[in-house]
Amino acid sequence: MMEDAVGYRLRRAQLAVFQHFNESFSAKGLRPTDFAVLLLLTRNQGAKQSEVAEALGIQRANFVAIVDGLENKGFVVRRKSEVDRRVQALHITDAGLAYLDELMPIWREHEERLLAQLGGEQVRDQLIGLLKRLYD
Amino acid sequence: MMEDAVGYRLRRAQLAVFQHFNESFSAKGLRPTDFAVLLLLTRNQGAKQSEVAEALGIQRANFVAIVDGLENKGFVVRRKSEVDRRVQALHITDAGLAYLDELMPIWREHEERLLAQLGGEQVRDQLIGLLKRLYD
DNA sequence: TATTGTTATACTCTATAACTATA
DNA sequence: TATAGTTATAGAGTATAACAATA
Repeated sequence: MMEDAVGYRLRRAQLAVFQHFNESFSAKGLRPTDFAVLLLLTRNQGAKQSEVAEALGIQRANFVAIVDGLENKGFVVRRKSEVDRRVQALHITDAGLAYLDELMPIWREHEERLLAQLGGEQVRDQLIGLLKRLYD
Repeated sequence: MMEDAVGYRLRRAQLAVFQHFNESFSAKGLRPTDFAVLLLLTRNQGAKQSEVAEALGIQRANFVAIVDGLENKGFVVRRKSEVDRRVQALHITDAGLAYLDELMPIWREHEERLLAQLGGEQVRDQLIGLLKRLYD
């Protein structure tokens, strides 16, 4: 009965994966969300703060402290948009990029481990395809 | 880059599934964990409290309040084992079983929805197989 | 009026240490 | 000494309401 529960399996798998992620990165003082923000900004320099929050499924009110933390560390800067003075455009700094470079090997190792557990890229892509059906 | 992130996809999918679960059951005042405990006890009457906790990936310290809640509602009873007076054996009550009966249609509907999203039982079993590789 | 970012706050989940009663 | 259950507590993560500045 419970063996069929998709939600239950999802929870257990997600817990295991995040636990490993945290262990890998904890020495660097990084959280999954921080990493996701930095990575996202490399591809979307100047993105709106609320856009980034929504892309990551985080409410804007809770995202403020996350950006504060990254800004205090010097990895991100807020710049008021000149078009719309309400919005904060987020930019990753050189220090942020350097930090990300330092982190990428750990990130890749993490993903390689998952790849090995799953049994290859094809299987991983298959899994991702299935997961997307659950929330797209 | 982030598109390949298994952990990220897992998180989003798990969030979406749990959100729907909560919406379905919230009117009944039930949480995913409570439901899992009741369901598990139907197959394992008299299981040790710490065994149930571990089976669900919950630390025994945090499991106490969960059992308290179910016991206060009359769905579960704790009985001290006569073999080892340290352990609490958990039993689902008749009221618990009746409550579970009431809940099963909602549960089935929830799983049917996931099944439809995924595209059938074969696909679901495939997904569960892949998820198990990540934490077994 | 509506939206962006912000603050404050509360609630849940999770993690850790220490206690008790039993073994 | 070790284990099961418990208590207390602290830290994340998440959710909601209200406010200021701006549109």
